[in-house]
Amino acid sequence: MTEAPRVPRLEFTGLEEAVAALRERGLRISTPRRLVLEALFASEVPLSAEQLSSRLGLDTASVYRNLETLEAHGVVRHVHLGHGPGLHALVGHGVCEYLYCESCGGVRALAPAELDPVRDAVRDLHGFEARFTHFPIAGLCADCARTGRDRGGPT
Amino acid sequence: MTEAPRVPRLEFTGLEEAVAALRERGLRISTPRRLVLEALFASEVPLSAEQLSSRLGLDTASVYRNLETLEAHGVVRHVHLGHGPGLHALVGHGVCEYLYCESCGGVRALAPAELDPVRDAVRDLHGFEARFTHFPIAGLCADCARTGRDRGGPT
DNA sequence: GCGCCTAACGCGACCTCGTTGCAAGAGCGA
DNA sequence: TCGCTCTTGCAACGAGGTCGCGTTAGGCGC
Repeated sequence: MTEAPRVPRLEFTGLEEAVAALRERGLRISTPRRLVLEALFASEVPLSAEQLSSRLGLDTASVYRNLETLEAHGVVRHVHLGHGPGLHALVGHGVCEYLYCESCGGVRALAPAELDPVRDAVRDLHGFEARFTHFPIAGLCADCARTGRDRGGPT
Repeated sequence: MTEAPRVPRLEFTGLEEAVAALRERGLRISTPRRLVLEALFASEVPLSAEQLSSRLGLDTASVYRNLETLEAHGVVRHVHLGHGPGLHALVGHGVCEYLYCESCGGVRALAPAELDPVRDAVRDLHGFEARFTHFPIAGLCADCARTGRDRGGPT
């Protein structure tokens, strides 16, 4: 892809505010773009591009391009959990870091502050600024660790 | 893939010990298999399947199947750094966890004990057993964090 | 040393996830 | 309403990895 615009992230709380703010940035609010936004606003969990395109009856390329554009404007973010497709969600509202169980595939969503001590430990030990928003912390959830279960999962 | 054999990991220190131990497990030491092992023993850094197949003149499917077999027997492990291909290395000798810089793509290899306090923090806070052997800790290395540089990298 | 059994190989097709080129279509400011 | 141009849908492509299948070659028993 060509250089994506790196612009300040939009302020928005609801669909119409987001739409208005995007319009002010010069983006056209096409039907596919609005549908993608509506689906993300309506979903409790992050969605894959394939889920969006099949549910909304849109071309996958359009969905990918819209997600890229919306992410460049700070409206959307995405995370890679294990080996599956990238998952996309609206920015904001606290929950944006994840613990990913490599055994059962389960995901635990956390507010950033809940991992601050972990970030601090990595910084203090190694001078590294850890971010768990884009790639999560992988390992074994409490259940799988307790039962000694490790299905291996996708490697 | 079908269920991979989950067997105790082999003890070995050199190529010939590894070969002998694999033979005792009933594995045949074909020329491609030996070449893959030799290349991994000779390399300071983890290698991709594509690097192995092109350097050794082997079919990629054979390389993947050998890596899978060797990993099932505890001789090889692999790690996913960012969005690139999986990278494969011999098991052992301490270095097996990674910090991956999302900005410059740099990788810092660590002995497991160097991340024990981080693992402890995650366990204490969330009852989760973090493992950074297969998926690393992502974020910004000291250089990129200090200079405020964040190229974004592959997302 | 020779044969045989079968693990392992190479090849080609296929799969998933995602990107790119391009002509046609649709926002939206004038 | 016009028309500029952003966006769309389609189709082809690309990386990374897997699978089916007929052939080759380890290595044990003799």
